[in-house]
Amino acid sequence: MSKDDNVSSPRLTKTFDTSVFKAKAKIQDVARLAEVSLGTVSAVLNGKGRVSTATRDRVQAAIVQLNYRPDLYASNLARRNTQILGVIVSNLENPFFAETANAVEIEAERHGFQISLMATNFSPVRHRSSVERMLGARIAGLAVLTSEHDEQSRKLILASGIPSVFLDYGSPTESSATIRVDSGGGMRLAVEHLLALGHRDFLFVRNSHKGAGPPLLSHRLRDEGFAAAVQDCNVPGVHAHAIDTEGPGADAGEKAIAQALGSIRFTAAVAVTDTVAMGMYRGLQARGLSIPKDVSVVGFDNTYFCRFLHPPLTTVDIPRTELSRAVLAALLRKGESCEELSSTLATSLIVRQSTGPPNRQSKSMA
Amino acid sequence: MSKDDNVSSPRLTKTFDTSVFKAKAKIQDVARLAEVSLGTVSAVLNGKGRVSTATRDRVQAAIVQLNYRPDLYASNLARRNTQILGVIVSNLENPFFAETANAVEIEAERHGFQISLMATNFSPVRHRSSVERMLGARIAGLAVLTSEHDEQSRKLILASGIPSVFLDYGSPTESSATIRVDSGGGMRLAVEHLLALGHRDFLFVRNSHKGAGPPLLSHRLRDEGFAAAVQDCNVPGVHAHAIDTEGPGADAGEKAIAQALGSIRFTAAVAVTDTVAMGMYRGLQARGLSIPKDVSVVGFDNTYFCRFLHPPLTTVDIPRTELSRAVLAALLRKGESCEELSSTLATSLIVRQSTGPPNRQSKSMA
DNA sequence: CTGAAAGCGCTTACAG
DNA sequence: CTGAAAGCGCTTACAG
Repeated sequence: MSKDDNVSSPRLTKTFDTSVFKAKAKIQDVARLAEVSLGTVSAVLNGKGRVSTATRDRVQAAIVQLNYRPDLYASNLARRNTQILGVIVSNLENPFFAETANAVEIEAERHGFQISLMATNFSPVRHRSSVERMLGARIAGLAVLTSEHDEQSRKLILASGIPSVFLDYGSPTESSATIRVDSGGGMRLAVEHLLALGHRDFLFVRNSHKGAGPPLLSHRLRDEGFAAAVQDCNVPGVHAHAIDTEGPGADAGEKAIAQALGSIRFTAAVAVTDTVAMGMYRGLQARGLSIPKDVSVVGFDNTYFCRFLHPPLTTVDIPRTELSRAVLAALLRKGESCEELSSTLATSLIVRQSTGPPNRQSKSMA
Repeated sequence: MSKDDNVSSPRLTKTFDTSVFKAKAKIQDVARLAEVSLGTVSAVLNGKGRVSTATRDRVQAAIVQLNYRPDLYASNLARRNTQILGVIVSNLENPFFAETANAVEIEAERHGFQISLMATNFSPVRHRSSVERMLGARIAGLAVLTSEHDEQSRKLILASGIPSVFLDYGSPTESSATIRVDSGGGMRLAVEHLLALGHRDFLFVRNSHKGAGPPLLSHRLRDEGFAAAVQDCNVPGVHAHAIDTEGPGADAGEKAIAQALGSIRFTAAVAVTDTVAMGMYRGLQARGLSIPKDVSVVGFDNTYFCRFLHPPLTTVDIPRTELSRAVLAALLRKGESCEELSSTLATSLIVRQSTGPPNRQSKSMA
């Protein structure tokens, strides 16, 4: 490069005024300004190869001066891979998913990965298109942390061969791990807690989403867990009813109570999620019933708002941190097999003030 | 193309078994299988140009057979633009942001755009890096719908020249619009409602996030709106105190009540957000105080859970649908100037059961 | 430690 | 209506 080159071109001179300079600087511009080759700029950008300190400084100065930012599409195309992990959840408005997505993002950041987040809103169509978009985006790994699942989508993911992890769905394959939550165990703890308090008449409330296809997998697991716990308890005189209502969680919970009161005999109500439980609170309290005096209520998920309900909600906790760690481990996969990376997370019962001994005179009794 | 070409190569034959075929099909493969050129495949992919029905069908069949999905990075690089809108919010765990992001996504989908969503968690550092990532991703437009703001980041966005929209921050420029929410008006409605009920002693509760830098802009607007409403009301004997606590909304609200009770005289409490109000519920109810008998409570945002609290929360509504429409209009910008695309959204008061006449004997009075 | 060249998988004029 | 060619902005061997 001749010495004449350090006379800046008119174009480069303009870059000092970023408010006027619109055209994005590219790696060429940086190389020219720093008087090095493309490869060298790329090396300092990616921290690879040996570059002398002096050169590095010059390049960095040029980057700052030009306000240069590598083009995501060009670099990912050239690199043939990304540092992006895909995360698909059902519904960001549900605190459980928001909290989980957040935990995964923080965990991913620790490993130098970014997150691309999509929500299906429980729609099978959006579930499918989310998967397709993720696959087209050449993500480094994909976590499907949804309540609903789709065998077709799973096939696409497995066929792509990228590392993937499913929540409560499928079995480990060569490229895919499955993290399970011990919903059954959690339900068992809830039922045992209520039995110990003296309850014998149970209501289980589950909700479904319109247009969401088959019942949500996570809900089915909880449903079955509840039924099994009641069945196995070996306590005489136990009765349980299940009710299924449609709509967003809280609305469904309220509706379920309206339906159940007067027709079903219960002193304890178990909800499939905290949000459903919140709606049940409303249904009960709007009718002058007291929790836990008239009805004990148990939720599921231990979302942040449980502590702030009145009374604070007894619920089953899903360990967020362990979950996000397990997801990252499965996606980043350092040597272990998917078999080894699959696991079942233990749940625990958080007892707060929404559960207490039954009141046989309760107005809730049919 | 010679007729011999319809003898599939061994590679193409394997593609029938997607569970074994790992290498991603590329546009070349589709062209070869359909016996057309690259350009033709691209044309049917993007719905551009005229392609005969027969050819189109052949191409489509090949796409299905090969399970072909265009590479996002290659196509965006070649296209020189994306169909992706960036959305930055503060915190997905806050229902207001989750609901807003959702509304924007649905609106964007209607216009054929996808959303890339990032959360700052109120951290100035993450705010900045989110902006940089978005800019590197060549998004078609950027919506900054955060509570916190950063002048440096705004400069970067303006310098990039991409269409952008800010919530409650800055003034319209050539490339950037500003959507405002009439927080002051909402606060005025809340105060007038409480005054009409007979309240004279007010508490205002605001929260801040640790490590979040300066007070959140939206909170300041609400704060000032409250102060102005009280100041301007022309009712004698009105007193108002403001309290600022740190932490996530609900925790902060609970803490604020603990601090205020016994030291501040109030019969009505106004929260900067619904989440803070939820914490105040807990603070009051845990101490045996009744809402609204002892204290009336008003929230802000009208998030979905307000209806399910006990009692249902009176709150200020921010029109989500109008907000998401305004955001999309500003980003997609069909001819209008940013000046025209900037607006102030009216708020309204949703009166529920958390507000009522004051009780002069209340235990909440210091 | 540095530079020139090939290639990532598409899209888009352009010429037919 | 279709094909061949250039180019998007990077990264990565490769040769020096």
